[in-house]
Amino acid sequence: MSATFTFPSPNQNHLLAALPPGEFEPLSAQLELVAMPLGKMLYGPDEQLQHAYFPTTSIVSLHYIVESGASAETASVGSEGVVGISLFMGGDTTSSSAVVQTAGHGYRLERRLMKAAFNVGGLLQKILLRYTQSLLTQMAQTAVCNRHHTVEQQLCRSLLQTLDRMPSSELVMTQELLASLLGVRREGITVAAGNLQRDGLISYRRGHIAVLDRAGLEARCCECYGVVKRECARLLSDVLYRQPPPSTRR
Amino acid sequence: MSATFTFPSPNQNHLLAALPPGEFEPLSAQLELVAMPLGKMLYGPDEQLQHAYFPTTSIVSLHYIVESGASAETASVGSEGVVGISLFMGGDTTSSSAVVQTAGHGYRLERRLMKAAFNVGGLLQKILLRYTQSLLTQMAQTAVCNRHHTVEQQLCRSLLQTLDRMPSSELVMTQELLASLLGVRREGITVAAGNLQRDGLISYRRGHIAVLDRAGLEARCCECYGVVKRECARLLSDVLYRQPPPSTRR
DNA sequence: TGCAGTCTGTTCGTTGCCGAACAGACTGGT
DNA sequence: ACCAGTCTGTTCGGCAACGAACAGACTGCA
Repeated sequence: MSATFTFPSPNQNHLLAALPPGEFEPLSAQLELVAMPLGKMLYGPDEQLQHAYFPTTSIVSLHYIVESGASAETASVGSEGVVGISLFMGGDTTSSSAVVQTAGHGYRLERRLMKAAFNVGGLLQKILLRYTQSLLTQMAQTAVCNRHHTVEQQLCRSLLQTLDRMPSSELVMTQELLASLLGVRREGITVAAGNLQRDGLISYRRGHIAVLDRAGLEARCCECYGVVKRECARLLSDVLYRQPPPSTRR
Repeated sequence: MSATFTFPSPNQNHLLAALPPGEFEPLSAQLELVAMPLGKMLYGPDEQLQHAYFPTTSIVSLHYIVESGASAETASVGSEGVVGISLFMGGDTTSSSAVVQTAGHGYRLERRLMKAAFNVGGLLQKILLRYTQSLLTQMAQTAVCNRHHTVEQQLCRSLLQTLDRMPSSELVMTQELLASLLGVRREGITVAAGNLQRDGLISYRRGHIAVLDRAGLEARCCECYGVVKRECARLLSDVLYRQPPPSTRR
């Protein structure tokens, strides 16, 4: 590939990028760049979190595993957010797990440092609270979507949400993975994806999905995608006053 | 009825009851006792919240109404919590609605006063953040439950959660209401409730459900009930250091 | 006492998804 | 170039929940 590779910078995470220099500088020394390979579990159920993660190019899925072994995603986190809410909200553990759904990079902040940074107050605290609120919206909408919408609609939603966090329109995910994210059978995804491909909205081959007609996907999607997107934009618009400067290198 | 009626006191709300006197006193003058009749909408979607509500004897349902008209509960709030998270988390509105599901009383705090009280910091802030975290757990578990568990399991969960917040084992709720909470058809509830009655776990008549065998309900329930209950207890146990004193009158 | 309104019980066909099982197809490593 | 491992396509029966429609039963108000 000939695309110029920009080395990940903390500024690629929207929350970090929104901090004024006075708050960002002391934090930046504590942030640690880490690779986030597909499938890596950042934390499991009831497990003491060691770090908070600020994804830059990766996507993390928050999900819960039922006693029967089935699972379901409750929310996902990309460069617009942070994984490890419970470190500053309190409790230090969750009943859910966090697993990397799309490989990439991210910055992590050690547990105590995360807590300390939050307790300083300032804009960071405000941003983190806003983000938590947007996470609430996402989870609530997932609950509703699971109840009322079809697998095809949910597939569209999932694809669009992933697409929003990817630089290209090529997603690397197997149907197996998509099925486990949505908490449905793999065959269900095969059928739904087959329909979308037949209608020219996507095209895929073994673990790669190319979105051909984004508007078409949105049309076939349920309202949930739009609701979450608008709400997140609204919640964070007046705190994220700074766009991530594209040329800032570390 | 011969039961002595204890006038609601702010201490009947667990969050308020947990505050040390120094924090509670200034707040108590700002709290306003309000009746919360069945069906009252505390706020609707994208509507500016005017108050935060601390239920004492009432139960409030947070839910979302889909474009098709169907709805689904994402979480419910009783005396263990507060309605109006977004006042202190930021954003001031939500895409969901809050409706009184079980009539009773509660205390409300005006919008600005709520924000101010949160921003003071102190134990109140810590408690509210912990509670928000427990709400996240509840929503996540609802999402999972909607995906994987049967109507009967979810009915048991809903009954148990309501029961935990009621003084007696007699719930006042119609099948119609239960159906709209769970986001399923009324007939589905009729059948499921019929089964539970046949097996001697509950008995009901026109809007009244008496729980006869609590352990039996738990056995037929999905894991979600227990997960949420344990997690909420854990999250709030070390901040709610004071039990609500039973004899405190206003 | 009657009646309207609401709540509950039951039916029937339909549908979306599950569970299991298997065949073909692609990919990467040796 | 092969082969093991993984991913995808397709089949089948089965079931839980849906949607619509209606009959009976209870309650509270007039």
